[in-house]
Amino acid sequence: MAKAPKISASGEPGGLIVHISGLLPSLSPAEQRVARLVVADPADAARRTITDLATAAETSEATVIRFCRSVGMDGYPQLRIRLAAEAARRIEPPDARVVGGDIPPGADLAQIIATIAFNDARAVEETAEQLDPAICEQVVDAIVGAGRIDVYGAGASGFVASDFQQKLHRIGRIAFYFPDVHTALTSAALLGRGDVAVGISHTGTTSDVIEVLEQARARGATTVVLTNFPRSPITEVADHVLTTAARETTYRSGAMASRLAQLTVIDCLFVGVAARNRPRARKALEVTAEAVRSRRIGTGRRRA
Amino acid sequence: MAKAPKISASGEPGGLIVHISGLLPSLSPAEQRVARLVVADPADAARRTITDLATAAETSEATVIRFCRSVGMDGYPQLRIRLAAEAARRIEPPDARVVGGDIPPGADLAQIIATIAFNDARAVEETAEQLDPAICEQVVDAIVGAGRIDVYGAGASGFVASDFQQKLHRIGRIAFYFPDVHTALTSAALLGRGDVAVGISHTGTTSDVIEVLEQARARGATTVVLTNFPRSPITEVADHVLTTAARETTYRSGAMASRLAQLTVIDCLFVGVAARNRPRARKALEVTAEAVRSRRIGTGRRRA
DNA sequence: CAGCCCTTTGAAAGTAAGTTTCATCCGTGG
DNA sequence: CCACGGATGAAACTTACTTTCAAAGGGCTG
Repeated sequence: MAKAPKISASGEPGGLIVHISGLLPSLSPAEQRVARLVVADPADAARRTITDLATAAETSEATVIRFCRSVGMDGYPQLRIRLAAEAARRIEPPDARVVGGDIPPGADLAQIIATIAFNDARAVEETAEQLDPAICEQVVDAIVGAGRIDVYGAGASGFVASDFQQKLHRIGRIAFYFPDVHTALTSAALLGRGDVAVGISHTGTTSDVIEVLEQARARGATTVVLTNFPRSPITEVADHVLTTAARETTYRSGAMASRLAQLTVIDCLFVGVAARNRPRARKALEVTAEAVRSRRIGTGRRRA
Repeated sequence: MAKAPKISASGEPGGLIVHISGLLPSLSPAEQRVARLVVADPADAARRTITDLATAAETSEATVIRFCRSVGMDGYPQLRIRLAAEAARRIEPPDARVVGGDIPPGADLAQIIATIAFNDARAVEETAEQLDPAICEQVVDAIVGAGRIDVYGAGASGFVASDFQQKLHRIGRIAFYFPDVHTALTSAALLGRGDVAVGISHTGTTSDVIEVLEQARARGATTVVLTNFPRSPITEVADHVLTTAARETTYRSGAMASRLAQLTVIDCLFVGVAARNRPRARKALEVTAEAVRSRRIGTGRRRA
């Protein structure tokens, strides 16, 4: 393997575990088995010797080493150290809660609520931790300087895309969102240098969004991608890649935690953009808020 | 050395570092040199190999091993792991987080990210804490038993409403969402006993949503409200009131944390409903996921 | 559909790290 | 002055980690 992309070589700002789970789908089967063991119990993995871990993952030591390299470590000892550090930092999970796991069949509503909230909150926190401010800055720069911003997303990510469009619009940026691929493609074809195209896809494999970004990029627009998987196909058409850190579980196919994580990133970008021109953005927000005031009853004052 | 003191063999409750500095005077000179290095910079020591550390302490590997045993470790790798964990624990976040407050004008992106994530995560957690499982249960009952579910929401809450509709739809419930008041009113007029109308409004003052719920209620439908303010006007037309716990701040007029809180509640309801008929819901989710598979490229694995 | 190429994988060889053994050194007390 | 015992490092040894390589599988192309 001559290429060894080594995503985020030096430091994953936030969590190594988070980083690994993001990379998980891009790993080979045998490496995935190792990754799952590591993610499931980092502290335990740190205690094991490489041979031990290899056996537990039903593979060879060589594969474990390959796994280490795949996630950006130099070798096994380094991984061990990092895992130990990581495990120590995180507060041991309140055991009642199913961390990143599925919701048990017999769960009552209170348990469901606790589990969901826990995972949602985690997704938000971990996403923020691993978010690279430098990349955000670049994206903010691009958006601030853009003549026009197109936001693309399908399915659940479509809501997020739409939300971002609306936010940008509210602070006076020219932004569009298209629920329909054809219209989106048409729009992308009209983008040019200096414009920005933002593509949102949790899995990073949504061909519609990829195609549209491809088109946008071909026209000279700056492309920004928001995905959970740093090595997914969509990142190939991206100038800037922002990642979320949600670990969806079986029942959560409805993409629950991922939306929240995506929204958090969107919020950061939004505030970043707004902060660049504070008075104007604030004014715009006030004006737009005023515009919907007539649609509110009770003049805003809360009733006793 | 037949005796091998092995102080506190199994576990030093508090800090390993503290433990070592306590033992320091009782160690032999060469071991003391090692100990001093370790105490001075545990993280650095954890990174070194035994040979490296021995050299740095101007002694031999054998002495380092002796030192490990003296402080109760089995060997050097174990010491390394423990040191890494220890070091990680003591470096705690600087916490320049602005709790619930506005984002300071001069804030850099890293601060912005930390602040937003913190507030978002809090909103999610606090919402879950104050969410009443009993009321959720009633709402779930109503939805499970409903012939039809209408979800209403305007502006930012509209996204959430739409998201809920889509989720319910995906597990085979008959649900609708209308971006437009007129259509919504029409639909509400067609609801009847046993049907459910869900209204989402952060402020609880959105007259459009209130009117629609009023209409729905008049027709005999069960009305559910999701708002941040338990005494806002909208609650007057509600059979069941669910509340979020988001504290929006000035700049966050774009309704940032509130959306996340709302989504969390929606997720809870969704899972609650899905859990009532697990096999069918799971099947439905699988089928719908399959339906969009053709729109995904790659099998998720690695890049081209 | 055969053949090629690329990827993945584990066995085995090779290297480095960690551990044990043992001889030496040095200070102490008889 | 010699015997003794702890402290120490060199070297032998063991285990852990890393690299290499060949085989097997899978998919793409002609």
